[in-house]
Amino acid sequence: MKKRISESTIRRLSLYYRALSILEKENVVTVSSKELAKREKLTPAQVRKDLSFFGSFGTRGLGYQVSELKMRMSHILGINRDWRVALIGIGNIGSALVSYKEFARQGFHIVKLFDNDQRKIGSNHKGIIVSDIRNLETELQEDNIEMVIIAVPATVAQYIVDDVVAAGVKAILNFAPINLRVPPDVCLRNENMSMELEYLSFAMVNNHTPKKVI
Amino acid sequence: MKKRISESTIRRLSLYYRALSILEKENVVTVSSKELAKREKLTPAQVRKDLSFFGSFGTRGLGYQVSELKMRMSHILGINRDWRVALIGIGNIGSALVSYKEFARQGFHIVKLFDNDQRKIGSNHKGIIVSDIRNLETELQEDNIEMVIIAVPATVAQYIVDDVVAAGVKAILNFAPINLRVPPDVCLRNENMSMELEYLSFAMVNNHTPKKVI
DNA sequence: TAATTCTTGTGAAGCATTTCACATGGGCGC
DNA sequence: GCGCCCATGTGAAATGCTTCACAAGAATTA
Repeated sequence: MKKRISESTIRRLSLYYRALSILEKENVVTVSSKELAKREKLTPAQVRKDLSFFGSFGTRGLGYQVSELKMRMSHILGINRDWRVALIGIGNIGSALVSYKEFARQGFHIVKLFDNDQRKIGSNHKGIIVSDIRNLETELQEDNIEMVIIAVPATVAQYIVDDVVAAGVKAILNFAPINLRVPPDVCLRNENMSMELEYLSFAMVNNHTPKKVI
Repeated sequence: MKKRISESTIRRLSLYYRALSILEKENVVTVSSKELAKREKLTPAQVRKDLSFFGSFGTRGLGYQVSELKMRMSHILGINRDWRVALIGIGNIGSALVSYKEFARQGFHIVKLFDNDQRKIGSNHKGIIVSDIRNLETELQEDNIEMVIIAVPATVAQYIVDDVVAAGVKAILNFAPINLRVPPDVCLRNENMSMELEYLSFAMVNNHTPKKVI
């Protein structure tokens, strides 16, 4: 029974959750797969198939209850709770992410900051004191950090990630443009912003329009 | 003959380019598909297949010339030249992107900034004066902007993007967490950072490890 | 209550992408 | 110069994902 859920499906769950949040704000009570699909540039069949991996949440002839489906999605995605996140590297990107309200809104709370720069250590960012990277492993464990965002230069990212893994963290979001090695039980995601610009560049030069835009 | 290139292939081209840049710095002259694959957690067959869509760049029994293949990749990706980019929205994310050196390093030059906040208009960010968003359409055209990065709140993103499209821009990178409507000839990519955290969250809750980590 | 309408949930079909496996051919050592 | 070795390039097979199409079931109307 335990079917492997594809990466695409998981990413679309985020889209459904987002669309449902908007529908809820608009006081819409019920939504069909057709409307949900339209809101995120997908097909109705795709929506229904995705949801069917996790159960039957709709009512035939009627559609889905917005608030109920949103709740279900949040459970499936694991965002019906708060996550304790540490951010490593308080440079351009790091500073922006500390202030990025969207994360906290989804339950991802950055509660710990690290840097190696003496001028930054001890300083206050949005109420959080920057810790010394040398204490990374112990402080991650003491503060029960469950996720880490890496926003350090590519040259040092592997050393940092090794420490993070040693501390027992199993979920890492990496902004450094480099391929990091982690053990198979650690989930690593990469946010490669240049890659998206390169995609645009490719599209312009080759007259290419992407099929899906997730 | 003109086969449709898949999104995944294009994204992997970015990875190849990145790996080749590193190999070049390491003064490596020749690389096999096996080594290239290892460096980006792919399979040798995948590497060869991807490259084969664009031509035969290797030598049997030997592999690929690093510098030559890098040059070929840059041509295919369209990053063998400079791109004029405008950034709209000088908030947290926007400010970080202005200073993000990786973009310029790949030839993506942010040469224009826009905001609607009177306190920001006229101010100087990394040598660029922030323009009034009300002049968006004319200034995009006057300055021959080819790509736009949108870093404004989700609530206003659609209005902004409509103006950007009206100005004739065909490539847009969107950081606002909302699904934007654009005409079919405009290439839109979304950078949804919460989505990646939600993926991690899903993985943690469901004991799921992604197959590929692009 | 029966008929009608509407939308879900889902096997099966249709596509797309990835992996396999091997012929091909260039380099290098002898 | 010959033969061996090695890695490419590529059809074909295997796998995975998306779309189709329709039975089933719930609400609504007459």
